[in-house]
Amino acid sequence: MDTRSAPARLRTLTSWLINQNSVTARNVVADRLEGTGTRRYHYSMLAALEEFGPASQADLGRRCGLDRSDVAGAVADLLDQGWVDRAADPLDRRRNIVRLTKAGTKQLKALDRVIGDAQDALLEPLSSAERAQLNELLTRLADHHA
Amino acid sequence: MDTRSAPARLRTLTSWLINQNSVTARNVVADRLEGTGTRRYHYSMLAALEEFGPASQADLGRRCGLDRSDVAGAVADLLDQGWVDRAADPLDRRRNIVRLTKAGTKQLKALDRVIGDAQDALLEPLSSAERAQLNELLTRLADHHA
DNA sequence: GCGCCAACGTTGGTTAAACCAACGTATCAT
DNA sequence: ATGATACGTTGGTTTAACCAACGTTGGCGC
Repeated sequence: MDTRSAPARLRTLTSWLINQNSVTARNVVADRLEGTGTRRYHYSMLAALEEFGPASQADLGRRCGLDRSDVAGAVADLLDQGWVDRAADPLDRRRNIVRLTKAGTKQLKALDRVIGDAQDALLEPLSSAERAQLNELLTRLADHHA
Repeated sequence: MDTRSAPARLRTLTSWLINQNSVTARNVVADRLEGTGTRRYHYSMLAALEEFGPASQADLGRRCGLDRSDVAGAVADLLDQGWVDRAADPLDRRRNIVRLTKAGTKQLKALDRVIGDAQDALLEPLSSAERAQLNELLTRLADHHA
């Protein structure tokens, strides 16, 4: 679509602008993830595991903002690919402990590059100062509505 | 979710921040539209009709970034509510000309207030200068990917 | 110990947005 | 004239976000 021909009422509406950019951000990222065997939420979970270490599925969900039920499916995908392993928590048998494998760590590093490229494509028209500014404003908003 | 406990890899990712804020923006707007008989895309279409005058469904779709098929359903909704009327274009009988009614104009004005309130709620933590800045950056991005 | 509530993982959904394919009708270009 | 294109419509698919219910397990009051 040509967003420049949209009504001014929409073009000046922050919620609309955010939604438009959300669609393109998702497309840009999804395009580059194509063929990697991962989706956005897989990357989120691998990142959480790398940063915080082994975690239960419920914790993973809380960290990444995903529903428990969606985490269950995503973990199954990651198991299939061999990027995580899973074991019952001996201290709490309700929990599954999900842990990054060597292959998972390697995959995460590869994905970091892919996702980084996507950011560059998305943010191409902005200077690095402007990118920082945009990130700061969006972070403030996200934290406020957390 | 508490976005503050998300992995730093995600928290510093513009595409992730945009998506997070997109979810809250949609929720904030949808909450306030609840009970008005309209959804976001209805507002977009009413706005386009008010700004550019009567238009074909295909034009409406292009203006608002909606698929032809989705416009068809949305126009039916607006007809039901009496906010638009529709007639065959005498100059091109493939086209339906959709036109805002008096009631539609009134509804649009009411929605302007509702949507405005939603923006205030969404942007609460930002000063008006920061809001302008955010809008400017997002507009540049949206135009670039148009 | 027993009973109750809460958390966990899982299954099987729903909703909304974005999108696509195909059809019949009408228009345009050449 | 005829082939390509545009229009509106129907009937889908896909993805993200979310919800309800279930059996299992753990924590806690009593």
